[in-house]
Amino acid sequence: MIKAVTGTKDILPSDIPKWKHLESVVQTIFKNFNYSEIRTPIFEETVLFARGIGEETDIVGKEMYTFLDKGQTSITLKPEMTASVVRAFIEHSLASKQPLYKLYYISPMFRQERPQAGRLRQFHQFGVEAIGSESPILDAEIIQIAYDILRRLGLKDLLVKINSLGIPESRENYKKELRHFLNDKKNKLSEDSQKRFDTNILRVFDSKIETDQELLKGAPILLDYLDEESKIYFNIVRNILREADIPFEIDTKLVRGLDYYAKTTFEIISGKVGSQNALCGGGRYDLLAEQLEGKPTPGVGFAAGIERILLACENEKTLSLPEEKLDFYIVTVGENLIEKVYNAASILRRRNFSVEFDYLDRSAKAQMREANKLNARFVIFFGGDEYSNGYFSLKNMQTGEQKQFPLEDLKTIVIE
RNA sequence: GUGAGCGUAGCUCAGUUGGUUAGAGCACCAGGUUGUGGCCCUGGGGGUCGUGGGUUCAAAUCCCAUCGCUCACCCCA
Repeated sequence: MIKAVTGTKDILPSDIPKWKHLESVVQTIFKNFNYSEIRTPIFEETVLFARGIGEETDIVGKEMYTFLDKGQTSITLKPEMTASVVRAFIEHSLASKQPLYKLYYISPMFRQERPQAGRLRQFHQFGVEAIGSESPILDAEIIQIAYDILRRLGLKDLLVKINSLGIPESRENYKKELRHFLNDKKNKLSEDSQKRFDTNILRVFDSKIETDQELLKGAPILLDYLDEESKIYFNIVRNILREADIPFEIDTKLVRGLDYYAKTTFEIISGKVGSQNALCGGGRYDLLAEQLEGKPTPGVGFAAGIERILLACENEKTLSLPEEKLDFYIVTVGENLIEKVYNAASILRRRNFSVEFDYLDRSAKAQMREANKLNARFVIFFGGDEYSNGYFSLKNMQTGEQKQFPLEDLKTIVIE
């Protein structure tokens, strides 16, 4: 049997209602905050991600779906959206059309990792990118958007974590201090952490190994090394969040894995999913546009994992979706009236009613069972008797009441 | 890339120390009402027990390999 590729999932008809519900909540809130949708291609030239996300990151280093096309160009299925959006922003000179763009997207992403709970190779994200302003209000705003969406989906077991990485200069100072602090303990660190000591020392904090965390006790704290401007900036973000009633926790170890972040970073985690507990994450990336050879343009954004959010919703049992209803089910039996039934259905369908009937030549009882399963509000009986006498029977499935009407009434009938 | 666990009907699972035609519930189809649902009853279809090899008189059951899935590490949405 040919199966879906490892780490990919079919979204079956029975899954669709919850996806539609999530999408509708997401779109409502983006509209409330006046964000406009952007759609970019599913693949890009590999260099975009290599330069935008950073050569040293795991995503670029070992997780991308990369291949050569027939023109020998290296192509990569997008592993995230920020680089693509900024690329489109630069390519179409959007900055010259209006100074600030508030954009959102919903799109599949691809990363070649080992699948586990909450982690797929093709997964879906929604997210925003606000490009063109360095106001801390936007940092707070996007955190609120993410938080509000999750709350509106009914999630409660949430933790908002925020941090500030400062500007590159202050971060460099801090790294120097941290390196100094860890230097004589270096050979006691785990192998991974020793590697990080050299490549990206901040990420030593991410280690889950106890001995590493022991060694980190008493380490200098990033927030203490922020430059004055970044400190004030971070204070404003926190104040706005407090006024918006968004509970948060400062996590000085929250260093996101993508190279382009500066100043604010944040993450919202759920206690109801597996170990992949980040439902969304993001931050400010004021230097990214330059890295992609655009004019210096500040930006801030987040991405949220749809499959993880739906998993959290299922585990918190937050989704009570309205049942799909069908307006009419037409039951026929005996005489071969299928074409007449089809015509009757057409009349109603063109009047915008949802209508179904039996294509499988099943018994009247089976048809009624089907009507019931489909939550039909009304059943139309249309058999030999009715047809030869020019009428149909209409049964209200809720009350069980049944009446007869002339066939002509199909063109005018109104329900409820 | 590393580690652990699990593969029996479409789905969730049972299958005793290896023993003869492999079961249940749900779902599906039909009948119980010669044209009428939800409950109930009866019957039916559907499985080379993941695959390949081995041990044995005999393997779903024991051994090996392989593939797949799941979870965790890593990393992240």
